[in-house]
Amino acid sequence: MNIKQILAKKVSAAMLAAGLPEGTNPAISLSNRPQFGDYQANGVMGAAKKLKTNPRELATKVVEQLNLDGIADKIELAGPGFINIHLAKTWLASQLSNVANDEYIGVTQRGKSEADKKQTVVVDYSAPNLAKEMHVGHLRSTIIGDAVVRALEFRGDKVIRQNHMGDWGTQFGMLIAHLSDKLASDEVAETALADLENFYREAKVRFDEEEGFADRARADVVKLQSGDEQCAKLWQKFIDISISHSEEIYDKLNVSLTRKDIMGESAYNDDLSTVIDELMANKIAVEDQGAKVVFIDEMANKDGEPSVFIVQKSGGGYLYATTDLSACRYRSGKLQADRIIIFTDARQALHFKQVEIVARKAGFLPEQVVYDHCPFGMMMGDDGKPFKTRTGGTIKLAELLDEAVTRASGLIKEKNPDIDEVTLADISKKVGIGAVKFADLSKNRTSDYIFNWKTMLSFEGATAPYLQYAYSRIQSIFTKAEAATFSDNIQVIEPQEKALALKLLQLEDVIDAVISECTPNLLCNYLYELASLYMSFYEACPILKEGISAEVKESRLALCNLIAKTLQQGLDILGIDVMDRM
RNA sequence: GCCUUUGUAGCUCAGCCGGAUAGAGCAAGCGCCUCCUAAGCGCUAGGUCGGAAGUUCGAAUCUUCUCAAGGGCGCCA
Repeated sequence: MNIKQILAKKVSAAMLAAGLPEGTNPAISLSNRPQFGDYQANGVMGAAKKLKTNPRELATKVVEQLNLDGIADKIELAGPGFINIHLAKTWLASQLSNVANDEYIGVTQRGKSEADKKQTVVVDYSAPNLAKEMHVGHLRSTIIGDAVVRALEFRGDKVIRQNHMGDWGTQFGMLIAHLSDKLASDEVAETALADLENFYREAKVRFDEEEGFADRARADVVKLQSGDEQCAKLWQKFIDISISHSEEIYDKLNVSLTRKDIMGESAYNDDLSTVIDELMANKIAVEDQGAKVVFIDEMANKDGEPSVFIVQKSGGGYLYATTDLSACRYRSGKLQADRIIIFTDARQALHFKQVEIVARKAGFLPEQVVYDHCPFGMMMGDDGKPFKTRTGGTIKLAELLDEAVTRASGLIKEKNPDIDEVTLADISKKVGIGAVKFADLSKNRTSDYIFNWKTMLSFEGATAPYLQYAYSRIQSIFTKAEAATFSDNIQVIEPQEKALALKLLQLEDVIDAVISECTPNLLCNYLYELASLYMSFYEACPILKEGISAEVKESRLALCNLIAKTLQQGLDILGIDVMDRM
């Protein structure tokens, strides 16, 4: 169910009948003013420009050919060639009833038609560095990626999650050397690694200052990478504990990543030499200053100097470039991906551009496989400079989440003094975590953003609690309505009802935009607007009050039910829970 | 130096593959709880869309230049 597509089809047909060339974009969009109808088709003006004809006359012809019987009750021609479409309330009502009875609330499942095939999509997201604890900077990749993943699944695609964890860098030599000493002095690994941040700091201090430690650390990396059993055991221990730290965060965040989605850097280790061999054999990589590099002419600067991409260090070591090339091959080959999506911060944009070019040249990434690097902005402090705490550190993600839950708890207690502890804890978690996630997800992916406790933990205005509150209000009505029956026969009468009808029928359109652009903020905006329209409806259109006819009451209850379903489903895609009471 | 991202209301941000009078939230001001949860609703105020030129019937959106900030650019990831 996609109004835009339905109208586009109709207008396209009319354009063709009016003599316009095939494939002319009808340019359907939402009208930005009520007097311009619900939707407008702006494509005629662009077409007229190309054909060098009068847009107004052309639009008249198109309108003459346009058949929207039963769908629209008014089609107007305005301005230089706008076609304004006023949808019929009866049509909206019948569409709503269809959607209300649909398991996927009107979102077409992929695979229903040849033009809308089910795809295998590999999504690489979160990817924390296991040497350290997750901090607020890891929030974005994790929750944006997860939202896109769930949107893809809801639409019916096959999604393969890939948590490309940083488990194989040089710093692991230092960490296992330090861990080895701790264990030698009878400390238990779990205790030693309870605070990863401290552990890392201790190891770093020893690496920088302690005689001989740095050499041991370097030796351990070599031993580890050449398969030394003792080092591998220590490494495994470290990784296991560090992963469980991440899992705790995923659990708190309501993120769908599990252990089976982990495909860390180390997993590609055995393939790296093959990658280099192939690049060399195909003369894609060459030796330069002792290292193996690819000169990328496609990315040359103005002076014709190619961009340089190092795939193997002069000492023979591999880099993340090598790993990412190997990952390309694994994902398109073994996982049979139609599309690969990678969420990392914007600093890696150049790197992934290079990876794609080289991988395509080397045949690791067939032409038909889509490769989308989705960058997101940096987190800034209040001063607009890269974010640091007063002490120059980072804020742990766990700390932020706990703070959010605590604050939510305080507010809920204030509003519901008699609430029991179990319910309080449950609601606090849902509200607090939801607020943090929504604050981040509702922002445009690409721009940098200012980290601010206040906006991050706000429960007023365009926030998750607002949406959750809308949902709770609906549930409260159902509780009050008790056994009240409602059919799925929804009437669209009041302007608030019409606005809601239009919004509810736009879900598929929004989901598709989220999927194609990897921008969950569009879904956030949509859900906020839906909730906001509901709040207005709630004020203007009574349901259970005196004097409301059974017919109207049942219709409104059905509308409420559909809104609740949509809110719940939409929030579920964002990984935000709803509750009946708050 | 080269490449790249960003600049919209006091603050945080939408809108950006051209469309009609640039939208929210917060903060400010004014109203609304005998009435389905006031974490709410209604209203007011707030803008040379960083600046300049260009393309166009039409520009926040496209192009060029420019200013400011962030990021990246041969052996970290």
